[in-house]
Amino acid sequence: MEQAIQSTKFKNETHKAGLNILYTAWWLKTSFSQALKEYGLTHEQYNVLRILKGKHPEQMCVRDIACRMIEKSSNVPRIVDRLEIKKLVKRSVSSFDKRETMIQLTAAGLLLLEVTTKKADELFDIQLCVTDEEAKLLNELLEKLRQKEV
Amino acid sequence: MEQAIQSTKFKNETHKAGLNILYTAWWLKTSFSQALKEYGLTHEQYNVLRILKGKHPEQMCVRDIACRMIEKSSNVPRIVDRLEIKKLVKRSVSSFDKRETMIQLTAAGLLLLEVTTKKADELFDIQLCVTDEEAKLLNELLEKLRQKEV
DNA sequence: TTAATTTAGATGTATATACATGTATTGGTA
DNA sequence: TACCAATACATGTATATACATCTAAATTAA
Repeated sequence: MEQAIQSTKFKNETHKAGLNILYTAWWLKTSFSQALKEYGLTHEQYNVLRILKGKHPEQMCVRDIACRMIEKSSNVPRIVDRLEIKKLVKRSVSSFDKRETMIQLTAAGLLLLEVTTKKADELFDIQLCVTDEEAKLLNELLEKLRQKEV
Repeated sequence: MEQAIQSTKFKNETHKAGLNILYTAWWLKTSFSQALKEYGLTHEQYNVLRILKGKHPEQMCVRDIACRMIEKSSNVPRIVDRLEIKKLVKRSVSSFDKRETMIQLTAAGLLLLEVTTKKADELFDIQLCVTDEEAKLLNELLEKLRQKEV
């Protein structure tokens, strides 16, 4: 990381860990986006599809999708716009509550997701060079680090 | 994290770690941006100022700034545009190589950076709840995780 | 039942990200 | 020297992020 951001002096190890997390996330997101590119999907579009898959063939409202996104400030209606243009999802007004827009995967969306999920999972397995045990420790450390979460 | 993204089942610990890193980075970036907001700076604008500080009072060319950014795909000329409008940096053509644009902190930029750096460092110290030892371990794990870096 | 408040999501704006292209300058090569 | 490739950066485009505002529908209160 020192090499990546051309910096060797950090205030302390915690400060360095903060930058390291930001850098690692960027690195991971970049490889991920790269892998999805040949399918014409962005990282965020993939995430929405993946979330929809969790309930498929049931529909989900925009709000439910949003609260499952990793980046909470994602603008889900706009991401859905793009998926709808590509016929990967279908919008409909909820009959239960007319304010809600229900989103459902199309057959094309489901198919594309299956292929890309395989690719994405492979990427995670190949790219992330930690053992199961180390990953567990990493998860614990990250949870502890974020304990002041609001 | 499971609560944050409403998901409890992951393919394996490594997969979970990947999402955990992405989520933690988002969380960190958000608190960071929040803290900078009252100074009218974005996260990225702050980063450029901080990088310039490292060489101050010397100037730096756009390329040198870019390769020190955490997010390598940052569009530095555009970020500099915004800093220049706010009179926090000054652009000039390099006399050494007329293709290069040299960037230098102004007195206002230096002052603002000093105040915001204090805030940012405080945030890191308060927000990141790990000991020095844990941070060290976290750094090692992240470096290992990224060993397939290109 | 009407009015006020809340909620869902669409839409607008500024900035950033990711990447492609354009322009000027430089350095290498015939 | 003249030409060509490479480099530095500016600029254009599509999408995303972060946040504000708007509209319609539902809920609550008067």
